Amino acid sequence: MPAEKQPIPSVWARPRPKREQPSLSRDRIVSEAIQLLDTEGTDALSMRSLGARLGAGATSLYRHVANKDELIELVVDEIYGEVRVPAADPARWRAAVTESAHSLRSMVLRHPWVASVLGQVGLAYLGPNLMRQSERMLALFKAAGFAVDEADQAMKLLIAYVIGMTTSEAAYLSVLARSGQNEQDWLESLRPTTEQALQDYPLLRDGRTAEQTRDPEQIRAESFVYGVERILDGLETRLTRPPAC
Amino acid sequence: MPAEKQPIPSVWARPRPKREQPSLSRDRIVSEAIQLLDTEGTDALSMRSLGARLGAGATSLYRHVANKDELIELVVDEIYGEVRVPAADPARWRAAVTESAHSLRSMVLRHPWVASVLGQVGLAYLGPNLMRQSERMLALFKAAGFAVDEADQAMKLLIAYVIGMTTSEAAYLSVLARSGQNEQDWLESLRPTTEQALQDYPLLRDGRTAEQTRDPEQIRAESFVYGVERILDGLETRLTRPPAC
DNA sequence: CAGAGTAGCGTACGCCGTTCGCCTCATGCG
DNA sequence: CGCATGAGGCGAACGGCGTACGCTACTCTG
Repeated sequence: MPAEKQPIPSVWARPRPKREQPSLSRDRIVSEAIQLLDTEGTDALSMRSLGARLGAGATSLYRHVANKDELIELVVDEIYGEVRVPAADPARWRAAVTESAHSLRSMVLRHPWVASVLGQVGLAYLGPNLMRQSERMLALFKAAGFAVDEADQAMKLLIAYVIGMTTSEAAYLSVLARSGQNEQDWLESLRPTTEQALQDYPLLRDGRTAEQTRDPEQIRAESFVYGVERILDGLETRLTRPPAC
Repeated sequence: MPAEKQPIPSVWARPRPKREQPSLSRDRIVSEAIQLLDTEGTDALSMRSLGARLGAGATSLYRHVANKDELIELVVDEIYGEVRVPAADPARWRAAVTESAHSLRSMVLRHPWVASVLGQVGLAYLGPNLMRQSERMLALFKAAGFAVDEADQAMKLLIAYVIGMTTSEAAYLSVLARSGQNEQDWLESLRPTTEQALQDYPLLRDGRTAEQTRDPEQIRAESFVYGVERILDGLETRLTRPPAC
């Protein structure tokens, strides 16, 4: 609760009810930013609103963070730390990679605003969490039997897929959320538009109508695992056949 | 050349040197926006600057476009039209898919700002170009022998990978471009920072130092095709083995 | 030639990120 | 014990943003 503005109210009343909170710090700023993004979405994150939430002025944040872009970089790296990558184990590398993929996916879906924020900073290239997770994931592929170079390419493949798939999912869910409606109702209300748009594209249309009766979230989850499986299959051929060429 | 502002200069001078350009239109707006983005980057696109380029006021644009988000949707769909997807041909589906993937990649690299803009609109879900290309790509997978549902999943897999990989590439290149330096020099100037960041991560470090002497663009291209190949391999196992399960 | 409709524009509003100079206060040193 | 120092915090202000609104001026219809 920041002091309400009154025109000089009894000047002698102790002028320092500060330190209610542990004051500002980079960590507090970053985690409050994440909470703000989670609850109110991308547009709601402004230096002013964030400052207000912390019981501080907007400009105070600049003592701990160079600018908004840097703040976002920190935020991205922070949530990247939520991903769980299992320890390397040659016997079950497929399971371990699958687990990582799912963990990354649910992280993105937990924080759907990353989709809109990732383009501004790329991945936070040198953030400690990102590096730690990359190292662990690289270890997974090395344990599976890939040489360093190829393990690196395999990891890039997997991450690109998961990020590509889930950010698109997250963007879709963000639009849905902004509509304020149930997914079922929302799709229903768009039905005429989509049907008209689809009418010249029989293949697309068939695909949609086939899906029509099923739970959309389940379809998304299945599509996701389908992709992961195919990638793992594709990688596996490189391990079983001798990796020449 | 919009008329310069002078305080009432001979009011009788013909007050309508308009129509130098074919006036405003949605198409002209969209294509000028793309050109602006290509030459000056994401931040340079404002309704005012775009209007100025078209010899018009900022608010005039709103006669043709509901708001900036809609403009961006149109822009994204427009550049999506640049992608080339070959006609379906069962005999060479791998080649056709590979071609599409490369075409999509070079489109993104030609317009690196899509990375920062995609998060705001998702993919322009119902844009005509996006639908047309999706239909064509779906046909590719159907021709390869996939059922509609699976063809849809296969397409999502490929697109998610290509988009994920190339937008990250594009974001990297944007940062590089903003630095104003040669890639070689830029990396060199960041060397101390990256080396310190990498020191606790031996696997990552080994990967980087191995790459150090090679042309970065070539590495990126190779990583990209590696991923495409693995995805195609993974998909192929579903065609050769009977697609049970 | 009257009327209606539309493209274009100037102004203004509220919000944004960020800079600057000031104030306050805890700290360490003589 | 007293004081200088430096850092954290803040209010005001700047320039720029997207966009709502109401006016003008043109073109086209009947």
